[in-house]
Amino acid sequence: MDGIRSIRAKSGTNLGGASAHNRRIMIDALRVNGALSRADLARATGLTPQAVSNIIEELARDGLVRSQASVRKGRGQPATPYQLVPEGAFAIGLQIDRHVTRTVIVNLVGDVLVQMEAKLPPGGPAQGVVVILDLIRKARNALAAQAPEAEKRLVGLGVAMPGPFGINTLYDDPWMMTAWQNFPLMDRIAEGTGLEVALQNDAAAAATAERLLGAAHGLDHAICIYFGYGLGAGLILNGELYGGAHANAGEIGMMLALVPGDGPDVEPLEHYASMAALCKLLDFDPSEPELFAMVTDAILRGGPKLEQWMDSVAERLRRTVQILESIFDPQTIILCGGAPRALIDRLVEKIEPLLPSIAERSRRYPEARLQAGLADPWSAALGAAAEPIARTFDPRFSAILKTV
Amino acid sequence: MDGIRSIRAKSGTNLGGASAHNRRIMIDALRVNGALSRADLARATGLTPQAVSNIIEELARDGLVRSQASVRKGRGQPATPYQLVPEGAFAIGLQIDRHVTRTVIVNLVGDVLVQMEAKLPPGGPAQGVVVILDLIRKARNALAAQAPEAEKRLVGLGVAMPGPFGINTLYDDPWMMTAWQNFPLMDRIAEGTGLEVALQNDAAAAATAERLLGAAHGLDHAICIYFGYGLGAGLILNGELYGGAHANAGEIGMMLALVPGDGPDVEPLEHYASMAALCKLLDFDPSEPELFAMVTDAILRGGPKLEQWMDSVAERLRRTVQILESIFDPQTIILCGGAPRALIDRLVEKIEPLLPSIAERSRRYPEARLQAGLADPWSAALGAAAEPIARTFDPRFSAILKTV
DNA sequence: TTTATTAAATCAATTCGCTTGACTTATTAG
DNA sequence: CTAATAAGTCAAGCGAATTGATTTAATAAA
Repeated sequence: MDGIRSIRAKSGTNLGGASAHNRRIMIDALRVNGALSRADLARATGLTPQAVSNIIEELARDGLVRSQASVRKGRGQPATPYQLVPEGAFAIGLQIDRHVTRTVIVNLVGDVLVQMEAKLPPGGPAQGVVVILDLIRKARNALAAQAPEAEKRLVGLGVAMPGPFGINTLYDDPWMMTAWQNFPLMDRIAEGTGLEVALQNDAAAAATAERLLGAAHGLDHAICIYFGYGLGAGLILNGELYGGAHANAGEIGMMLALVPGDGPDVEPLEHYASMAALCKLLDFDPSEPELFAMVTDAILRGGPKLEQWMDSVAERLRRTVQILESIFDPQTIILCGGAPRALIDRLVEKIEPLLPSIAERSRRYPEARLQAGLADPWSAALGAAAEPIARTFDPRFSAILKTV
Repeated sequence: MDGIRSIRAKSGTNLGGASAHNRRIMIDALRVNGALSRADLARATGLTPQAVSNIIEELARDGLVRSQASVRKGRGQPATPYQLVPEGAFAIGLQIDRHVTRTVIVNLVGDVLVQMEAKLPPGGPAQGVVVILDLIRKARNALAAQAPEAEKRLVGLGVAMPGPFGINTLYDDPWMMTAWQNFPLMDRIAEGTGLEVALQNDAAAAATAERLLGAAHGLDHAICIYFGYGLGAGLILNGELYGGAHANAGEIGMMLALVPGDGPDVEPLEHYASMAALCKLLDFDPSEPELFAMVTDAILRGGPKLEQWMDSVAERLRRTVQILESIFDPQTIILCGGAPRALIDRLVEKIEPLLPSIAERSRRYPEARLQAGLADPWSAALGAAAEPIARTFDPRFSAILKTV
């Protein structure tokens, strides 16, 4: 009695897979480089001009690319550049945070068309999902008013939520949104919207946003530290977001990493370095709608308590950066956040000078070792919206393979 | 004056790329699952039985797979299982360490056929390369004596060396092999052997070995901590070795990670946790041929000095494991090494119990959070030999794409 | 002005590995 | 002995990229 011996194997592929990949790299090339002619695309991708011609024609038929006026550049027939059509696709992003939910709708090139938020009722997910579905409905109506054709071109809905997912609780609420994680939220949203739904933690979503239209645009190896209510990192490795074995990779907020002076009872990193920690310090209510303005204000005012906190956070992040550089050898590290611009910028300033690491090379990229990224309350929602776009149009190994 | 604007794009693919991928997944499936019938392979890979049949036939013609006796398993025509042919391919591995160079030759399934070492002269790479080429020549002769056909089936030569590569020196020799890294070693070896040569750091090589035939066999997400003369990690992410932007990913020995009691002047991790550190402690000469036996002996004898060192190393590694788990969310972490078995096993024992992390989940894999891997002086050389095999036969994204 | 050169882009035929659907073979259950 | 089930093959078809020749449109050189 052998039982069902499950065979582990990777998936095969065929002409269809190859073709799908080639469509994706065209779109990717146009996104990264701006408008390109068919000849440019052929040279850059290694495909024949004829193959590129066919693919571009098909993409144009599908309304994803369009030609610009032809340009003369020396001898030879002038080239006709093609660009992405912003209205070629749309996606909805949804951020679910502890006290608030936000939704944005973006188009293929990442322009934000709709942006709405709602307070989450304290009753937990059962009541929360009603608010969420209502918010999405309103956002879709607003989209329809701007672009009647857009509804047909919605490629999906991305959800960003604080992680980690599906693990034993390490410590208690309000740090973890345990009740939300045990609720069949994705099913309910998929059912309520009729869209394909995918879940990410908010750091991963922010990294997706940085890659689509931020500081990581066109980079293949970047680490995005997301400083929000909690602390996480989005890992862009080989041009793709890395999720780990259970989609919890990048949970650096859970690291028990020390700075000089810490004892064995050190708490997880995000207990020191996060908006939650700052709110506790300043005695601000995290659900306060004007929180960002209040924090910005406090930073501009300064004061020893805040400066001291920022110094200590900078010290922790400086060591975190050194650890991440040693482990990943990335092109750059980006500090972004669901946090006020002023805070992120001050922290980047204070983290410098960085500790010595393998990132210290004589011929560095144009990219600095550490830079500031997107920083506003909407960045996780924006990243959530970027996810369906990336999933549908970005070149990925898994997109080539057959679905077994 | 536009100059040469370089266009960044991913590479396209075609039928040939798809076909190459399908060959690779067949080999991978046979390696991971043992012998499989064509029907099994078709189900597991999602390809049609006819496609599998054609591919298997071709692989058999190439001498990479062979059929076994058919087996009856219930109703229906009995299945004919296919297995990898060990003599289908061979590869050479070369480890260059501070005081010694080692070479091994393995076959397609990782059996070690030849194993030789030589002392490196103190004069540096110019003299070293002569010794190295001589050693490789002897090894190939030994291989020819065992298997006359093998020479034709050599797929490449992998080199493992302590990293990091091509960065500003953080601290001085003998930790870094600066002189070696500035020498055109790969070119000289390629020229001297007529083989394709690839370079990895020794931690990456060890991880390749663990994946091919060790504790990471068949796993897609594993971190191998390599405890050798230095300290590094090999990162297996999505079933592939991750190298980072400049092939220096995994240099955890460079981490400035603290344990309770450390001050701001903490040294890189490998100054505490490495064979080099142990040799310093015990006043052993690292170039001593009997080093492993001496260390094993010392461990069996015990003594407060050694126990204290092991405790402190275990404490550092315990925290490193927690950091790696938080960052990667892997299936398992493997402690392996160019170090005596006894040392690795004692360290794994002493590292337990692990610190709380996101790896603490109720339904864990069969795999433990931390386990011991290969541990002998040959593991880096073995991994170096596994690299050409993996590069030639493992499914990888880049293997599908055209070379631009 | 004319002609040669260069480059973009297309046309038409070909290629090649996977798919499709019908068929053969070998075994067990009833 | 027959029906059911599964492995595996045969032969034709398909589809996206390739190949090689051709067209178009510009500049450089004569």
